[in-house]
Amino acid sequence: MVRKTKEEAQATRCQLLDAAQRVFCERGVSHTSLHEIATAAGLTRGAVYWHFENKAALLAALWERVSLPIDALVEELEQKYADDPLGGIENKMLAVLRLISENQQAQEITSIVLTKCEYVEENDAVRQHFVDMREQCLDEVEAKFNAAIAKGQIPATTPTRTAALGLFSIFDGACFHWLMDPARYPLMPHAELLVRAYLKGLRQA
Amino acid sequence: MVRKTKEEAQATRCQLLDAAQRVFCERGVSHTSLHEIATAAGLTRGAVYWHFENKAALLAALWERVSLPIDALVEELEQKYADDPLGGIENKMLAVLRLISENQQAQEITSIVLTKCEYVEENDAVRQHFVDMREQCLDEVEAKFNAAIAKGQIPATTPTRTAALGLFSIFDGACFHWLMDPARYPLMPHAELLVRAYLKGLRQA
DNA sequence: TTAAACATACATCCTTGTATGTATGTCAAT
DNA sequence: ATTGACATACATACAAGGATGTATGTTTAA
Repeated sequence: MVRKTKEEAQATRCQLLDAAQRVFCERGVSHTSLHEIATAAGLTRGAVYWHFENKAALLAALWERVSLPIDALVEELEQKYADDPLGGIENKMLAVLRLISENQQAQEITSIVLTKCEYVEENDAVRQHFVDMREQCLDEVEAKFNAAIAKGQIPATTPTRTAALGLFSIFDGACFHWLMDPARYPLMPHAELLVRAYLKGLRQA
Repeated sequence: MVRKTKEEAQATRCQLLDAAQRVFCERGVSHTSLHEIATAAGLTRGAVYWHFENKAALLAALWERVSLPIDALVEELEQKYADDPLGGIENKMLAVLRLISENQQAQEITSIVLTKCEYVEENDAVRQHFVDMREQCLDEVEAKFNAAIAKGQIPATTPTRTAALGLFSIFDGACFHWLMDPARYPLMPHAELLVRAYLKGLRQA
């Protein structure tokens, strides 16, 4: 059983990613060997090394895989709230948070990135990806805040860059704090209060 | 050079903790061997195993070491703001954040706990300590919020438990997001806006 | 036939835990 | 005040188990 067709090869690559995601989430990134991932996928380390350079590359691939659905989700919401920048920000944030709280795939990735991964030199690619993605979103959110100023939704003196940074801090914090003990409380009602209170506070800054 | 006096033994224990903190912060918890820690402290693994059961216990000891100064800082601020619960909450939060942004010791520990440690079974003691500590603080902050309701600072309908949880999420998020790329922006002005906007938002909930 | 898509085998390097060695502080007994 | 005995505070040595990367098979699609 070797030399599959290209589609089959892509399927095994996907299997490897799925297995890696499960095992990373259970045992942590640096505690899981490539052997564990391979056997969890019903394969051997040869398959892993064929599709990925090493563990760090595998982790990076995992991260990229989840970016697309989230971008799509955000893009979909972009259409509504065209004339309500602040409402758009709020609903996009809550939509992504809701996705994380409901979709296991999204939840596992978030869990890995926030609580099962050490950001050291070896994983710098993932850290960079994290920072860059945030940076890109940051520009969009900042533009939204500027639009909100233009619409009179928030004071003109609002430091929009800092306000946008704060929103992402809230996002990461809500997820991190929840993931440290998910059984203790549900994410969503808590995150909703958080985001709404923050945005409401910005209106009177 | 063996069999030091008790004070000297405590000093070497402290050296080991210092070294562990440095190396954990640089290379991540699970990527650092006990050998690295020992040599960084100018000792051998024998010393490490004498003072600590294993790496996880060493990490837990690191965490406990930082709890005391923070408790003291918070306790000191408790005296002021006796009749201004909301102001007390705000200033305590900002004081701890300021400590983290200025004090290297505090910053390193925070960095380790938030971005250089994988929360898997092996490190469950640290995770538990994190959750318990938050839980304890949570009770205090919740009581403050209740006091704030009594003083009319926030609406009586405010879900104080959730509001307190949100504050800790903000705290963790501000630190985490900053530590993912500390060079990009300074923690404090950003965190100040965050905390103040959130609390201001709570006043009109 | 060639090269893709893996599996298998091999060598190397670490790391951990423990076991043992060893020198010295501590303390009771004289 | 000495002197032993014992425990302390480490250093050193040892055994075992992985984990990684690479090299080499092996089968089959193209």
